[in-house]
Amino acid sequence: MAEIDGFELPARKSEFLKVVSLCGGTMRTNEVAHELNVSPSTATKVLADLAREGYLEHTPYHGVCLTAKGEEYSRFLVRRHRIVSLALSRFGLSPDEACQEAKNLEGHVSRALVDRICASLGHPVMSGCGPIEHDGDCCPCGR
Amino acid sequence: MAEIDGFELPARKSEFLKVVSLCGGTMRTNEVAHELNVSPSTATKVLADLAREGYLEHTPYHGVCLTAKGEEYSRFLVRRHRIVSLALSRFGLSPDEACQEAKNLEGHVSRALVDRICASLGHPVMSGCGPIEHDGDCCPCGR
DNA sequence: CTCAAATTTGGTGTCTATCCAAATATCATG
DNA sequence: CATGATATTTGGATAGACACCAAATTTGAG
Repeated sequence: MAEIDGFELPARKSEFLKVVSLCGGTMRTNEVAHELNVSPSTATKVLADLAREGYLEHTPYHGVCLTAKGEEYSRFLVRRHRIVSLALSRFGLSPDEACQEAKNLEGHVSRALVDRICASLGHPVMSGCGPIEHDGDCCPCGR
Repeated sequence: MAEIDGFELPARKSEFLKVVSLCGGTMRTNEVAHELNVSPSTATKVLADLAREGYLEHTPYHGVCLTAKGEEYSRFLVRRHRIVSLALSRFGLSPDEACQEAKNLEGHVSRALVDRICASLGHPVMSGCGPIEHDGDCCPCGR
């Protein structure tokens, strides 16, 4: 059902979804705006978009929360970030540096590449940015 | 003089410059268009842009050639591609796979990161995509 | 000199990303 | 419950990236 290839959303939009996920799955527009340093109106529009696309449920004037689709996709986004970050740390970057550089890159890393790196690293359970989740859908490359 | 940070040009525009470089530094509009699968008018516009920005010299109706600035920058672009590709091959990707995935990514990899990876790999001289150049400006991280 | 091929121009369109000002809604409190 | 401060949304705008088409122009071979 997944079929995630990693490019379903533009990089920037993905960041919005990831923030919602990392902040617990439920957020107010203003929180998102502050977290991502954009104006509230920008946040409204992007969140409304993500809702229209089925990743979030949006209750106007109250906030958003992840849908099942949004949860699944943000699990991928978080895992991608952490795998990329971990991969970069293999080249000598500190956790902070790796995390920072990963933010530039991750939006352009395919799901297939994430899986390959993940497998190559032996399906690690921890990254400098937090734990790495593995489940059937998320990491079909063999656990 | 360089001060290349890797984000001087949008990813796609960089591809045009890289193609010119890899094809010998001199090209006709149609060659570029075919190489990158865009219409001739698109190629004209992008090449004119790169000329306006000082990377190419454009003789209308005749073609483009790299300027000194364009040569320097495309040296970086080619090196970035090869370093990224080599880095990916470290995770088990074949040369072709690495090259392909590198194309998605490289436009979002900072110069600083290229240098870090390059150093971490021991300033390699060869990648699956061809030789890796090192010179003072290109790889100031210590040869 | 003429005409086909190459190139450029000018006009459009889509998508991403963002902002501001104005309108609207919510909610705590008096 | 009325109201105002705060949060949110709307509507309108801008800007950059990327790309196309049709029409005009230029080049160069014959």
